[in-house]
Formats: sequence, C-alpha cells, structure tokens
Amino acid sequence: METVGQKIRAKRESMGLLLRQVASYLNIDQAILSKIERNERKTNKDIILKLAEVLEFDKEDLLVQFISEKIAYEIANEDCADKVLKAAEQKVKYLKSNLVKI
Amino acid sequence: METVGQKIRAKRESMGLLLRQVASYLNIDQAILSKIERNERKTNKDIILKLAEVLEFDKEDLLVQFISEKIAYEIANEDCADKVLKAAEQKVKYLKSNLVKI
DNA sequence: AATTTTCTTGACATAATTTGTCAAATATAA
DNA sequence: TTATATTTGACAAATTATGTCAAGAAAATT
Repeated sequence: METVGQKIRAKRESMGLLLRQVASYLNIDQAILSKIERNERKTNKDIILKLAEVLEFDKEDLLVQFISEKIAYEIANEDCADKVLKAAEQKVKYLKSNLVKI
Repeated sequence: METVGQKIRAKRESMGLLLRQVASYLNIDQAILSKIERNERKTNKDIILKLAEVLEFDKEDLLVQFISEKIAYEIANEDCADKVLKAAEQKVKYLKSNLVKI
C-alpha cells in the first residue's frame, strides 16, 4: 500500500520537478520535503493542500489519504483499532447532526 | 451523546469520590481532573486507563470511547470525515496484516 | 573519472502545544 | 456563617512540531 509520501515523490518525479522547486512553492526547505516524501517527517493539512495543487492531485483525495494514514498509524497498534473506527463513525455522525456546536 | 469526561464525572460522583481523591490516585492535580471531566483539557491513554481502574470501567471500553472521541473531534469539521474513516479502516487492516513493521 | 547537480542526513534553533502547579475565586454543603 | 469541594486563570516546564543550514552521499552529466 502506497503512502502519501510515496505518491508525492512518484508524481513529482514523473512531472520532472526537483525537490527545490516544489519546496520553494511550498515555502519550506527542500530538506523537509525530502523527509516528508520518505515518511521521516510529519506534515500538515496546509502543506498537503499546496502539494495537491502543484502536483495536480485531487485535493480531497489527497487529504483523505493523508488524514486516514495519520489515524491508521496512531491506532494500528491498538487491539481495539476496529472498534475505535466504528465508534468514531457514530460520533462523527452525531457531531455533524447539528445537535452539537464544536 | 455522553462524552468520556461526562461518564467519568458521573461515575466518580456516584461512587462518592472527590476530585482530590481520584486525582491523587492518578498523580495529577485535581484542577486537571476537573478540566478533564468538563472537556476543557485533553488527556491521554495512561490517565484513561488509571481512571478505568479506579472508577471500575472496562478498560477497553473506556479506551475505545476515549480514542474514538479524540478522532471524531479531529475530523468532524472535514467534509470528508466519513471517507477518512473508511480509508483508515483499510489502512489499519493492511498495517495489521504483518506485511508492515511500524 | 571528474564535475555538476540533486538529494539526504543530522545538528541545531524556534515556535507551538501539552502537561503540570498553584492559589485565589466561586460554588456547594453542613 | 463556616467548612469543604470545585473551578478558574496565570504561570512554568516538558514535549512535540516546524524550520534552517551546511556538509556528506548519491545520481546525472560532461
């Protein structure tokens, strides 16, 4: 299963872009981007969205992959990971039902 | 939908325990426990597990509620929250399949 | 093979967040 | 009122996130 970092690197290379070029667009050091691509450094929503722009990914798709990857790594070591996700679904449904203001 | 904080407070009061007593068991200041119960302060897995002990909750149940609540609040403001959870399920399955060492 | 270019690594710095402490203010019970 | 319990907010310490830089390693070019 391909990580977001791997997707980014593959797409960047297929577009013939250098680390330095993409990093400059993102206003970050190329060292950071290098680490993000190799999953050696966490990143955040803002950077993911800018990466989607410059690398022509669908923004929502990349965001979904990014957030779900983060969550998966957070809970994969728990026995109850599956229960957690089922319970989270219910809670999200509840929170989105306008009964609650966050 | 009851939050973990609310469950804790309800159980603590039903058991006739004071903030100070439970907090001392947890080795935290009672001010922190007060805030945890009112969702004014984030907590962590260790404290949740100790709370399960002293308040006689099933540890896994409380942990599932705690983690799922955290995830739900993190993503409830995203349009794609549901997609995220579905994708996270797949990734967890993959990570747990021993194909990957985290 | 030598040079240039790109990428990686790690030490360091800064900012943001988490976590804890404390005491005064407030609320509740006796 | 008086005593007890809880809440609040200012502050500090610890941890984590984020960024900078330059030297070393790897890859591409000449």
